[in-house]
Amino acid sequence: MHKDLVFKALADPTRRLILDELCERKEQTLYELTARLIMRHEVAISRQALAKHIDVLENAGLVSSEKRGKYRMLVFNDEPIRGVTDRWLK
Amino acid sequence: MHKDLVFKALADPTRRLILDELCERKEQTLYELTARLIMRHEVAISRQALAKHIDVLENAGLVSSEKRGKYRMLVFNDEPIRGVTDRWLK
DNA sequence: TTGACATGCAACTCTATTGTTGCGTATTAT
DNA sequence: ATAATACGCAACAATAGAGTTGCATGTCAA
Repeated sequence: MHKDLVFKALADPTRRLILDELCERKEQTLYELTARLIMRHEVAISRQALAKHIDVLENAGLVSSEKRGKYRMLVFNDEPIRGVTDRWLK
Repeated sequence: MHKDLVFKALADPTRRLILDELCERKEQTLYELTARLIMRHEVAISRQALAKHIDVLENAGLVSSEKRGKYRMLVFNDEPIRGVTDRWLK
């Protein structure tokens, strides 16, 4: 769980929106997420692009996914974020 | 003080090292900083590349610089970092 | 004033990142 | 079985990011 991946994952605004959305509704499929991002946050993006972002978030440990039938359920995990900035705060 | 700039600034490992160094010794010139990064952290980088990183950090509000004669004094500022991850932590 | 020093600026690579398109695969409902 | 659904994979284009090199500018000491 390298911090480098966490910081890189957080660097993109779309990925932060994804975290916002998954933080609010813990479990969503990729399709749900895509729809909600477009509707609620006016993000113009393809499902494939979203899938790439999910991969980045998953590599960083911020999202875990589980295959259920034809759906891919996405779950948010806040653990990697906890205390990442502590080194600079006394 | 857009959060986007803060996250982008933190995305690079060299910039995080710069913050580590400036967090420890609050005031340094660009030359000092370059020397210390090379010596203590084994960062192989040119002064010009460092200057670019400093610009990024300064745009994010994480570093402020003041020109004193021929030196550019660098000062770390932790304010933009405080609470950036709160939105995802309940 | 002259030279050394610290920094600024601009052009140029090189690579990573982001996004798209097109097609393929697996699952589910009819 | 077949069609619709949800997703995976690979190739490609466009852009941004990081780093280098070379030269210019401003400051200070001798």
